[in-house]
Amino acid sequence: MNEKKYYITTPIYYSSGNFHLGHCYTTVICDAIARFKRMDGFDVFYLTGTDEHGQKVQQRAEKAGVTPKQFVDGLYAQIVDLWKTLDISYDKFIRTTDGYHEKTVQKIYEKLLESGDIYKSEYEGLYCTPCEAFWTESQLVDGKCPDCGRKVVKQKEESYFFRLSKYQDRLIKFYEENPDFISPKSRMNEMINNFIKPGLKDLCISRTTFDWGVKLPFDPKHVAYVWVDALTNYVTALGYLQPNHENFEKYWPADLHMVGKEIVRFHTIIWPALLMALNLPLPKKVYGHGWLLFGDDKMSKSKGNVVDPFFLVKRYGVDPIRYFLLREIPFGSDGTYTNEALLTRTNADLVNDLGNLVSRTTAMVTQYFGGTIPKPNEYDELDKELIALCEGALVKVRKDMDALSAPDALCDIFKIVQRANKYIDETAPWTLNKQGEKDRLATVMYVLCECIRFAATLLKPFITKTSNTIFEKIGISSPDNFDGVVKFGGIKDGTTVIKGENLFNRLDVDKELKALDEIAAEQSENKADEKPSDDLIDINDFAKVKLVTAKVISCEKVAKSDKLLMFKLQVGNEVRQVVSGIAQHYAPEYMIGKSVVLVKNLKPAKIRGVESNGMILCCDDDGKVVFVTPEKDVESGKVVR
RNA sequence: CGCGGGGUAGAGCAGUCUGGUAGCUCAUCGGGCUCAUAACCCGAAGGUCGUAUGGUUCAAAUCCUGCCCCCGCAACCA
Repeated sequence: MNEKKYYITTPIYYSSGNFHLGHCYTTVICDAIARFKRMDGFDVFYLTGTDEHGQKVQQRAEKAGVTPKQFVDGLYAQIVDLWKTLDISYDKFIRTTDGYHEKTVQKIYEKLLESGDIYKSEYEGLYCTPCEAFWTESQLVDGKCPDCGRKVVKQKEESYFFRLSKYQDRLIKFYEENPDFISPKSRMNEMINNFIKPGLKDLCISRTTFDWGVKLPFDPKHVAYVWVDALTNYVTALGYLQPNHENFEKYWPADLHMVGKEIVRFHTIIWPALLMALNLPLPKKVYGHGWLLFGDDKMSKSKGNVVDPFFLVKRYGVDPIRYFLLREIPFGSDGTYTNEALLTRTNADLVNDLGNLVSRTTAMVTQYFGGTIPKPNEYDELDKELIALCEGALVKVRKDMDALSAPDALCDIFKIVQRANKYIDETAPWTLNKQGEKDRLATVMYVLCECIRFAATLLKPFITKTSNTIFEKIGISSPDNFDGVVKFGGIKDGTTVIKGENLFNRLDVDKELKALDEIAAEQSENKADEKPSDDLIDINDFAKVKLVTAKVISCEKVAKSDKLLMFKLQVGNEVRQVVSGIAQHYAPEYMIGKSVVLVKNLKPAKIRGVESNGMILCCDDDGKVVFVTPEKDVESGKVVR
């Protein structure tokens, strides 16, 4: 076993929509870890990819009028471009539609069938025929299909099952023996209490309701369950069960599966059980990181509140974005993206501290020594303090990175930068220059350049481009390992610095925020323009809109909003919360008890943080808003058409 | 009582395991300096640590108890 190998994976991202900053977060963290490990002497294999099968992909493709393959090809091109933009240094990109992966998944199914871990049975569930989908009891809305509102029927379907229950005890034992397997620790309790304790049920691992997937070799009506297809990517990418399996021998088991907290379950229960069934060693760690929140909402594809990473990189550069993602989100828990946080973080750390340190140092070396880094003389106590800080940094940063905490690592590296800025004030080189103390001045300049070299070396895994630029400025080649940051004094005197342009340009926060708001407003306007015109529609189009009567149970103003009212509506035997922008036209008290007409199947939306499930019909009479009500009293929940 | 996370200065967070003068970053205010990108360095103001003026203790952000609020998960949905 090579102790110095490191196999790290991101989740494979589901190709059903655009990629957003949340994907970037996971991938950038893994990239920083991978780059750090490489520089720290490990033989690293960094895997990422896309999950391209499944019903949703098939549906999206249909909607877009292309084949599923064409659809995922388009997204693949996008994501590869995104990773290039973000300087992601993956060693391999796997697509679940890659031929070798599909073939291997089939082999895995055969193997599991042979070993008796798969059996054929019947899946019984609540089925909505028009939607061709199974639902669980808890997913039903009002006892009916959450998608179309129609009745569901109990239906049996022939399916293949994986004997997950068989591995329950072995899983518990494994967790006990490997307490760090699930990280952070809190997630371990969650898994045990929620899933293991109540007892594991066998897992249905085939589908017949769609066909965009890997066909089971022994029963081609069935396609592989997406999670079996997806999870196995971590071994198929290395060549498992394939002629060329060198990488598998070398890198498996994985050292780290980095995943979002929502899929910890799949990686800590199903995946280990599958590996046990295949007689393979288990990964060393699954880390469930927090989410990047946008305002108050999870940044997800389905909610549409996506910040476009391409746009941000184009406007601000890669490294501010990478730095923000790595620095701002606290270790293991959720963090929030706001434009303001990005801008102030960039200004405070990159522009003011790092950029300015490099700028003032190179300027002084240029001014006082004609651009040539001088030879240092004797170090005094102050110098020794900085030297100790620099020489101790790698150990600290390594510890931070072993704990997978990029924010702590960056914080520790920036201590050098901050201390160096202070050192300039303490030594006042301009005074030394005036007083002609060239010897002392030379030492100060040399110490500063060394501090910059240490910081830039340690920063390389995190903000590679900037690090390289700094090395150009101080006239030495960019290192690809940490050998040079063990001992102070690595720069040869006589090296030539280049002042050049600033590393980062100062951002005018107020101006930028305003600009970003304007851009966001423009985009939503463009979307609004796409809404249907007054063209004629047929009866089927109209039937898509489910209108029902509803009675107002309660109504109150939404906090911090002039226009919004929050309603609780009785709709048949269901209560709905709806937000409506009519506060300037109706008092909340007036609305209580009124009958209204509700668009029942409107997608839920969060307005000012309050969830709204539907829309109350109103007339717009030249700016005067009047709600629509039945002419006679009608019970709530009745269809309007 | 389903499970888990959280509620600490204007904002974002640390401190809670192992009680002992409440800390960091940003923003605000005052000062210093001029090498540098209105930056950098020093200092100040600002918190009854969700709540019960609850319990234990010489001492509670920290331990115990009740309550309130926010967020996530709840199995075939990635």
